[in-house]
Amino acid sequence: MSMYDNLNSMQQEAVFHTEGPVLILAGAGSGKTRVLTHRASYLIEEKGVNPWHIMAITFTNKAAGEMRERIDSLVGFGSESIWVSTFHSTCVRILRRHIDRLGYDTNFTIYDADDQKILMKDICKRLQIDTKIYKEKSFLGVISSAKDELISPEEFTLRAAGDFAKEKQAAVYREYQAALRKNNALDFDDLIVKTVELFQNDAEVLDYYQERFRYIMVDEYQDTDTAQFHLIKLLAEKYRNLCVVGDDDQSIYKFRGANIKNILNFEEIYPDARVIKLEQNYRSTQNILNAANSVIANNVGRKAKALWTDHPEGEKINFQQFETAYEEADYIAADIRKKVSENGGHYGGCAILYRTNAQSRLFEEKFVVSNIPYKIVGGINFYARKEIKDLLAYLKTIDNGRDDLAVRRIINVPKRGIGATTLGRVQTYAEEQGLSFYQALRAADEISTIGKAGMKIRPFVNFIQTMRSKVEYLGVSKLLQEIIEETGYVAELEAESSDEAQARIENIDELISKAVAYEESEESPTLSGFLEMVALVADIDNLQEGSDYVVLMTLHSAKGLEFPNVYLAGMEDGMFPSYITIISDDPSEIEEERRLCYVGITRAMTDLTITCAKQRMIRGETQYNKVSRFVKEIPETLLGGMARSRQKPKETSESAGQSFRQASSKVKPIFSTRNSYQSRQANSFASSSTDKITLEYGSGDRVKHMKFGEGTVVQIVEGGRDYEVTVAFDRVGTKKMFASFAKLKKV
DNA sequence: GTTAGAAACAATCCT
DNA sequence: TGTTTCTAAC
Repeated sequence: MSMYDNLNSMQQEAVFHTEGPVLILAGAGSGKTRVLTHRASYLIEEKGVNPWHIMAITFTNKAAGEMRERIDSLVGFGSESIWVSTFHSTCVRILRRHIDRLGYDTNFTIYDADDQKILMKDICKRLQIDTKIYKEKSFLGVISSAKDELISPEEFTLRAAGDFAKEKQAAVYREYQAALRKNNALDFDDLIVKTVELFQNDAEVLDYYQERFRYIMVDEYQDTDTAQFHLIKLLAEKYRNLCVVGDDDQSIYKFRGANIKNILNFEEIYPDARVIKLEQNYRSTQNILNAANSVIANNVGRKAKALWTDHPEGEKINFQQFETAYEEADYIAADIRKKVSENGGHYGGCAILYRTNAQSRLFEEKFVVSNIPYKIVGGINFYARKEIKDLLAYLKTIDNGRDDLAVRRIINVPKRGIGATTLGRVQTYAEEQGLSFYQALRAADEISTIGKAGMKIRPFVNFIQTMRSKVEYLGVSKLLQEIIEETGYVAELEAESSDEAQARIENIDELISKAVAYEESEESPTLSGFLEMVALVADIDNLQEGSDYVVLMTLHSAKGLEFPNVYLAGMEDGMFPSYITIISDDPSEIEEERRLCYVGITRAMTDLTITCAKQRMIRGETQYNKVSRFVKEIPETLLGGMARSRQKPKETSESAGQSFRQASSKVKPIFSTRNSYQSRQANSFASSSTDKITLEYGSGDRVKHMKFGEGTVVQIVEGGRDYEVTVAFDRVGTKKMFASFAKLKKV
């Protein structure tokens, strides 16, 4: 019996049809990852294809990681040569090798949304645009959409002729792109755009990759935008062995440029395409699937599909309406508690899904006081926190001196007494001389206008230069630690001794850990490599399967995941579908929301609870909302719990109140629940915040460190729930470090 | 040049 | 409500 016997006939067809274009329409829970991984295996084992010629492309690192793991376990030999990665890391990898052909340096930096905004602000100032009337964000939005559509600044300018507002946007776009180039930086969209540009302009490079990727598989194809479509099209042009997998009913990324036509018109672009439908769902109960089907049936213009399952009917969908959003959170917390203790379930099987990130706050507060372990996905990215960005800016400056943004960010952090006036003068000088900002700083002595401020600049420049010379032999994590030492960044925070500062310090420790982990995981770690990884991770990538905590995230983040027990919270008209789509006169916007609802329902395997509140606070104002129209699209026969909803809230908020008293008398959460600086990963377990680490060593003891070797403990200082340990190492001198991170062993 | 406190303002969703 | 920008005082 072969491994392919476990697949159903449609899945088998998808696996065995290896040559030419293939479109796999894979309904929710129909086992598409299984198909893709088996297909890779089949190509290698049965068709004798060299794994080197196979590429699988996804949207998130998490999906790529999972696929890699599953392929590895299926394929006996050579699976590591298969190129499995995301669109963005694929492009970065290609650009790091060849972008010099487009006039960029191969050590370009990648700008995140924050960086883009700062840059745009600067440009608006330069072009004397009143940002009260034209917002930076709207320019960035326009530019991003243009890039998604592969519209260059030049073409945008041509198209804008005669339209005052568009001409202004065109000017901004041109200026923005020029600034990026000057800084040797690419924004997120550029990663795709520049790769396409490279392929279009350089036949040699294109041919190399076409030869390499003879078999291409694309996951979540309904999410591709026009630029990504062209990227794939170019790559697949020579061998035409392109297999795309997607589900038009799960297309939920129009706002970031996803073009649903890519999947709907696949057969027109590839007339010889084989179309295969996967319609058997292996995930959900009959009731859940019926609910999902009846909701999505209200959309027009879908590809015909009939999702079915041979699973039993299962429980009814539990629907509850509450007076307030607080009661909603109370109920869900109590219900999770009940399910976990009664049914022997575990927290890890529960997920709360909502439309907007802001909704996580109430649940977070509730879970902290109730001692329910949880993890929030999304919101502010770890790498977007101020303290992390500051330190990364140091690394970027050391790595790429042409990144003006990074230099300007840290030139006065910590305070060096260099203010706006001086910076303005340096800037002017840089422009006059055609230098980068950093080069101008190096030449500060030559700038007549800045006078004695040059004295303040020189130490900074010296510091960066010294660090540059040390990059090679220090490595990323030690470089980072030396920056922290030399600049006194952490020391300054320690002096502040507030909860917020403490949380920032913990984040910095986390960053060091990530640097160490990077160095350990990579064969030849480099500073650029680390910065690249950092730029491309999404919050969802850190979600570990099998962990025992409740997961909270937006419906968008939940795509591709499944949970036994799902709560869809805030199902109110105005929240979901969102206010903006309700007032929009484009009916397709509601359809996209409906698809999002479909995605949400189909995440559930056995238990689905839908909740809403009659009133909730939004930005300080109380809003009154009706039950979501999507709930009304579910046949009443599938719903349970509604009749009880009038008494139930009181009852549950009381029982939840009990657990609150219990918890609060015993445990005092270390973080203020309002503290947005907290590292969510670190403190997810409310209970763990009480565990103070115990040290097996004391002052004077001999200890051993993973990297630094042996040494003697000089001093131990208590700080929060951690200890700061000073150790005199035999080889590398005296170092200060946190006990929880350093993992010192007594010898 | 730096800081804190007041005022203004905002509208999803994300790699 | 939470965050960013402006203003005034040190």
